[in-house]
Amino acid sequence: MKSNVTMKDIAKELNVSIVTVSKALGGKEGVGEELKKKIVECADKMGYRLNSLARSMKEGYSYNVGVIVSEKFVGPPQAFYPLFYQYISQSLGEQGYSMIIQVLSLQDEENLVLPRAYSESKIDGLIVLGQISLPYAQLLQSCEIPIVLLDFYDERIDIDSVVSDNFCGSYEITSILIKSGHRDIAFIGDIYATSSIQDRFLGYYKALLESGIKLREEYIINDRDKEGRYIELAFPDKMPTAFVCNNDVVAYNLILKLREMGFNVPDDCSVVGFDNSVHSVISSPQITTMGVNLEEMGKTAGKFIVNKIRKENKRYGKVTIKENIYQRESVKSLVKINERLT
Amino acid sequence: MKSNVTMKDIAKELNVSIVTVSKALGGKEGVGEELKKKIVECADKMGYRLNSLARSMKEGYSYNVGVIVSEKFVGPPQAFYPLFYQYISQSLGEQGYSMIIQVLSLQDEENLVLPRAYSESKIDGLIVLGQISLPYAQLLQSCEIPIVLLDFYDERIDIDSVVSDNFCGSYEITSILIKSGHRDIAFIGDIYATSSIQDRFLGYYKALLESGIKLREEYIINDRDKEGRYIELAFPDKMPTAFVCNNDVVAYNLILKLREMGFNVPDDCSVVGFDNSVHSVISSPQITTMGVNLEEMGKTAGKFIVNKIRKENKRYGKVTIKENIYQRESVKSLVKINERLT
DNA sequence: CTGAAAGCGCTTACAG
DNA sequence: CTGAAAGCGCTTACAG
Repeated sequence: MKSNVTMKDIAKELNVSIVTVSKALGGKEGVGEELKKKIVECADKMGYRLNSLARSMKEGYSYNVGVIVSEKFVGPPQAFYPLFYQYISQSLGEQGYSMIIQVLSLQDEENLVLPRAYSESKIDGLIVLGQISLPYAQLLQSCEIPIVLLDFYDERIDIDSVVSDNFCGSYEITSILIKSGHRDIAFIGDIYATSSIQDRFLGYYKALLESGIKLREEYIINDRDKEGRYIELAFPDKMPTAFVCNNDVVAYNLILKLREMGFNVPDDCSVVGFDNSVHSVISSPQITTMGVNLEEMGKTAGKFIVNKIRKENKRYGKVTIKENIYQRESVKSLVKINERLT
Repeated sequence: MKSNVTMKDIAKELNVSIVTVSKALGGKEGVGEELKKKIVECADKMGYRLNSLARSMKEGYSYNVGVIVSEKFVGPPQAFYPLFYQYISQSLGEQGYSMIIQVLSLQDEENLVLPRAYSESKIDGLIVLGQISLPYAQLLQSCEIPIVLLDFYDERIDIDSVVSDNFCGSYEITSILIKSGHRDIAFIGDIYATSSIQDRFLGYYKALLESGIKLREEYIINDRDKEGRYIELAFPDKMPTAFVCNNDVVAYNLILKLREMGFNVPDDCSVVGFDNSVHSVISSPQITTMGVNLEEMGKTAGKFIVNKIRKENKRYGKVTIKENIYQRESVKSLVKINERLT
């Protein structure tokens, strides 16, 4: 048992009723200014802390939001999911909510055991971070609790989700190359491999189209075999002046390869990547890249879930968040300064 | 208002008292086996969820632990702090606790504003992840709530803490080199720079001492100037066969440098690092390194805080956790296989 | 084994 | 403006 100061203690101290204390501390109508001030001061002096549990009992809301992440994402230090937590937390905090994080064990996911925070009614809403098995997602959906999926989406379930926009991001970074005067731009990646690589390819294509640059087949350079292993790149006869790589690892290796071949980056060729992973920072030169906008995504998910809690029928659907550009050193502008001015 | 199933509903359904339902569901003494089973089944069927808030009200415990981290650690993708969360969460989960994470804003840290989770009585204990300003730590200490510091320690305050053991880790990895037959082992790092580098140097020294290897001054190679910028390494005339680097970045660059100089790693020289950072993985060859044992540290902090909540006077002091070795490819054994057998 | 009563700390109508 | 009463959902003694 904690020996905490309660409203009762303050009421006794000041010879007023508990109701009045509650109103004063809660900023509600119906207390004289002077008395209110006295109560607030007294509470402060006595080290009073609100017992939000008691309030929650009355209201039926815990003012907590749960974030669950599958155990399969726990571990590898390259993982970026944990970076979301802090942004979600900040967003929730601003809205008066706290964040409860729970790792969903592989067994619980498999056996469809609901997260404890939920079964103990500790949370008013749930953010699911990253992919989760379809049956589990369906289980969650059947619970009468607002849910937002973060960085994950499945057509077979109809839950609001916040995802990154690969297509847009690729379009943007390719456009930057074009604006920098590049017209011979290759795309490196297996455009049949995953839907996100496909989207990145299509964003690249859109940027070309928009600038009237023809898509050349030999400028679509495959980087992996059917098993997903990276392969030697087959460069076209006429070297492009810029490469859009489907991720930073590929960009990193490309830069090494180009150097071997006698091409310097960015002086001879420009290179851009995706993901803003450590490879982009560790590379020399550092790689200009598009990366998931963690902050924007986390804060959006935080806002959505709180809004959903407040208005139970609120729907958002699948919301895409633009990626962030990280301008570094691997792109050279072919446009002369005086040309730019004209 | 949620329209949740409560014990009252179950009681009505089964024509028993709420007390009996509470006992049955709580696994307490004093209910007939048969009735108990019936109640549990009924609760299941009706989709009953415990309202832990109500329980907490009675008991005075929230069964939540807060984790706060200063905003100054939020952002850089190299940060490893977020990786702690999942381990802490797992540890707390096993003990029946949930984890509430809160980022402490720079303003709140500066203005000594207590974390909301605390001032709203949402948590029974607090884990502080990473360094926090001394005044703030003192403020927290003055609160009547159990606290554990994680990866941070300050002599001026007397709060239980869980930190990584640089000294031991360095001793261990150096010993491994020695066991592999190396005797000419250099240490690379500015031994006056930080206390953790100092500890790593001393661990290295201890391993030498233990094996009767003399510490040679020219084998302590400084790697940075007074402003902390990395400098050219001054290699000794007689090249060592192994290098203990004070971190992975240094090890990474050393390997490149050695290659330039015509030394191959690990065939001509072995190299080990510290931190298990991405540099150790990205390097070619990958670097054998000692790294913070995130899992062990997180779980230890989780256990400590719960124990402290349960027994209010429990003290641990400063607890060091051994680092983990990550054996990779940058060490060559000089011991022949048949020698090993003898 | 079963259950009526009291209480955890607060808030929300509703009276005065 | 001030406050007595009821209630949020549960648990803990204590009777029967």
